[in-house]
Amino acid sequence: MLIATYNVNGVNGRLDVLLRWLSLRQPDIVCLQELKTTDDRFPESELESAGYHAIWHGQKSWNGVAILARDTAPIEVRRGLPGDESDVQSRYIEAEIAGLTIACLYAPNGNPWPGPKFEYKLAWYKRFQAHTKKLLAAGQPTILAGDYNVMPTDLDVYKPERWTEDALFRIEVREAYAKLLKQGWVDAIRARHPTARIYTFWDYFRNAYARNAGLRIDHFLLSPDIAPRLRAAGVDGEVRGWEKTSDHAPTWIELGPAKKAAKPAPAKKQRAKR
DNA sequence: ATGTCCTCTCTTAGAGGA
Repeated sequence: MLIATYNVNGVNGRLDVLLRWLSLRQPDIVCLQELKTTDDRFPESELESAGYHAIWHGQKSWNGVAILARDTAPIEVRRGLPGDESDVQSRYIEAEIAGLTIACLYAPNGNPWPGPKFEYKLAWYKRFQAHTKKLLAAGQPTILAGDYNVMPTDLDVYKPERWTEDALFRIEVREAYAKLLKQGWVDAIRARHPTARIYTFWDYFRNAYARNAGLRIDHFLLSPDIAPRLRAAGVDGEVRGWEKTSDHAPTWIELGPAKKAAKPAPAKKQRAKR
């Protein structure tokens, strides 16, 4: 099963790129961020024609998240990150698909540091941690996919020393991410590629993509029960080189089938497939 | 400071955000 996350930077402005990549890769589940559209302008019919059912949480001009699933409809279980009724930013949506809980998130950018936007980012991460703790306690196989707006370590930045005062690399935010790992979540890309320089984002400025001056800020966190199913993980970096493309590249994981019960009773007849 | 590209509006240029 191929699961992807992709910050599209405007789902309508990038629709051609998105559809081209979907038809090329045929992912089973896709988490989208930065829709930059209201709910009524989400390109539902175009995605349906491409074979994808969707749920989405839009917002005028900014933010916005969606979950797509091929040949099956995502069952929405939550929209909006809990913990602050006054927060109107569309940065979180959660669904059940094929026995998995899929959370699609778009963490705040937080720049400039210091300032209210940075404080909002830290508060958002606190709420996120509280929710992910509950998700772990629920015991369902769960994937947290999206744009975390944090480079977890020096290995995830082309030039770490230049980013120490940036909200994407401030120590407080790296610690917030580390706390998620401490809860038990597994960083899928790092699990498969412990020492490789892997980027998911290249700035539009300064010819960043051609210079490979990138950042790894789009992540998959897996609940511990799913981690053993991880077969592969990577980034479709070439998409960043396409015309009219997002500043992020699609990032993906491949999961093997769910394990059956550990010890099947030998004498018993096998049950019919569900 | 700058670079680029999205979206929206007090709209065809400039502002805000990333």
